[in-house]
Amino acid sequence: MKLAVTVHDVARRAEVSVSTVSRSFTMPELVQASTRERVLEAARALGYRPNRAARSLITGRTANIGVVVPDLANPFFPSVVKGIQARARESDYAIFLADSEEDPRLEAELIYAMAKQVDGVIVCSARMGDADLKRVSESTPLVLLNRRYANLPAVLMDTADGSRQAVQHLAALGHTRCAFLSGPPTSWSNKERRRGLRLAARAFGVEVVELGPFAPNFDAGLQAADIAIAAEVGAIVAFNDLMALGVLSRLNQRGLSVPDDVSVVGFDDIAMASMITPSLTTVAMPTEASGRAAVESLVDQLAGRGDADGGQHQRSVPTQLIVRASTAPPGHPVSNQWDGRKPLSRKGR
Amino acid sequence: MKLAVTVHDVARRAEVSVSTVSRSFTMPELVQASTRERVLEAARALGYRPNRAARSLITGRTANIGVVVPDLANPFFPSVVKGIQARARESDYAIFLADSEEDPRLEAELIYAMAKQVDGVIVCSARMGDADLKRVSESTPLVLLNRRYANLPAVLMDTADGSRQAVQHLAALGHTRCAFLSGPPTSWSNKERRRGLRLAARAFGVEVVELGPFAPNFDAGLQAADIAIAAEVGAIVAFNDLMALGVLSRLNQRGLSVPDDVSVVGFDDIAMASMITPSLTTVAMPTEASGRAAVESLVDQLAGRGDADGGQHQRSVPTQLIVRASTAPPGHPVSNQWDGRKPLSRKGR
DNA sequence: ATCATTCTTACAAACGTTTGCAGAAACTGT
DNA sequence: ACAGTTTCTGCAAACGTTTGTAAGAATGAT
Repeated sequence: MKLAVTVHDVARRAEVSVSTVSRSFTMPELVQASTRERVLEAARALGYRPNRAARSLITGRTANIGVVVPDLANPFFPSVVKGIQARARESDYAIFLADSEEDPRLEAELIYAMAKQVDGVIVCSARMGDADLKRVSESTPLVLLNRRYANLPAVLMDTADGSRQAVQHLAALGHTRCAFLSGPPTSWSNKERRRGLRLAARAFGVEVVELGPFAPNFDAGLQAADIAIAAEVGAIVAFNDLMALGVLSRLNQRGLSVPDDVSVVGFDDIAMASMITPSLTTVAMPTEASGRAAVESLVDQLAGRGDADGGQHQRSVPTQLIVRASTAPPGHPVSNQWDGRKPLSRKGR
Repeated sequence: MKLAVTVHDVARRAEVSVSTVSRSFTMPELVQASTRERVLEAARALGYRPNRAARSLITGRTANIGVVVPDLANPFFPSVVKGIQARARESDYAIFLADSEEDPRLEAELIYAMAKQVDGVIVCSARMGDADLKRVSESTPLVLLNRRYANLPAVLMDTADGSRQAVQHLAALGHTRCAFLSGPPTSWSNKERRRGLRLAARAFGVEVVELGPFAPNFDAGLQAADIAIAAEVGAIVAFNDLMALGVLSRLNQRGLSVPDDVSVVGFDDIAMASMITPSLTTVAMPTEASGRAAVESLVDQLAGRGDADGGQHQRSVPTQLIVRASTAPPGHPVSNQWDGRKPLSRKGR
């Protein structure tokens, strides 16, 4: 089926040595234009594709990068992976993907298994402990995404600033008391979001009550909504959009109007956020951009450029609040100017 | 950083030859228990991991499988990939992932680029033409997912039967006239869904009007809803859930009640389908199962078992209608028994 | 004790590349 | 015409495995 056409076949047809064929591809400027032409022609005619296994055996480079994600079913990660894969292809890297199924042990195991066939691996929202992380990082070049450890290269979404934007937005609308529905306690993102929230709360004179922790999904949002309402807040900031969607659903079910009775803000800006009614105000995470940044960081590291820039291994990439229809000034009276901004709203009654 | 510990190092430490080390791993029964023990001990002490590039160079097998998807951002595909990756790992395969960005040319190119470092590739919803497909299939073992070509191995979701279930469901509710919002004309899934719909329409005495084609997304659903209403149908079957969500949104916006005024059915059963209000009746596609099936098909093919079973290369995997709150008997009068089935519905007025 | 048989292990040749080294050819300036 | 450069190409040795062949040791049958 797959008839292996090797460098030797090409060499024979072009009547040159194998080294010339090899060089025609990897160091074209070293071989005379006319012969190079002849070689390339022969290669094309034969359908030659270099065997990367053989190449990597001698060069030590594989031109592959590994990617580990906790759960592909979480819409956040495919988006990151998409960014990674696009940027990787630009630098002629292919990507190896592994799903750790949220299992910290499996996570480390997968990285070890990959190690030999990749030049480095990007670990998204690493769940494993610091000890494992340290060990793994000693055997393979790593880039962390949304996780910080020692001074391992990392790209970190500036989610704390996203919190600031959310609070500032709510404060500007006139809110003075809001709830934060906390996510998984071990999550770096959750810590950052909470930290940012506290800082901003003080700065803008908003009182924040922290509830939870909750699981970062729709059902937890249903549960959390009641608790938030009982806390008598005018606005709810959920750990992520899935939770926020749950909150929206439950509030609606209880006959409370969003944003008239209570404002809701999420994190992530998943596709659904703009499709739901009312559309969700949320902090957009730069998923694709971060994926790209992670690849760049890894490529730099592999090229030895990592240490050049004074140990500046951790890049922060900005987040942005997307204001939609789920936030408004507090209190029942609905000003007309707000009606105009939620044309899809069902709250006409 | 990555200190290469080779089979030679292990051999030296265990005081045996390299071949014995190799065989201790690949054909353990051929080496005496005592020496094997010594070898494994040495390997563990040194942290030896076989270099797969070197191995594949000689064996011709890579233990990798390639996966090509049109668009990772479409929630359908991560789910398939998850199934693939889980099943692949069970058979000690790692997966290579590539996103073709819906570009048929890039699709073929990616497969060629992968070819040398994988044993075979799974192409999901292939967008490329038959000619390219033929050419590619001659250079690499392929398994198609939701695409049929000649007698290439394929796993096909029985989406036509899903259509049948949807129509039968609507007929049982008393519907006699419904719309199908068609998806991309070149899509195999679209053809199948339409085919199944026509068949079932005749069998169950339901009149189906076909509208479209539309893009398979939310915005197209907004657009399509009005057209369907103008066609005076009592039920709408959308090409996929995203479109159905758009339909729901637009109907709501126009003051029409779902399911009281019109019933809506989607395809795919994306996570959102059960979170929205009213929750969406939809035909669940066996995404993970299909991913697994594709891997099995590929593994069989690679083991040479492919031809044994009489050319039965194309497996069909069943779909299932999930009845939720977006379908009900036609007409305005709402029977009480239906109120009970949509507790989350906002339609209390 | 001898021979045939089975076990166990080592040697060395592959696999398809890349690359250091050196030789050949073509220029250059005198 | 000659030595000194530069440009181009080929030879052969790696890279880390697997595996066919064969040699030595141990076993069993005669």
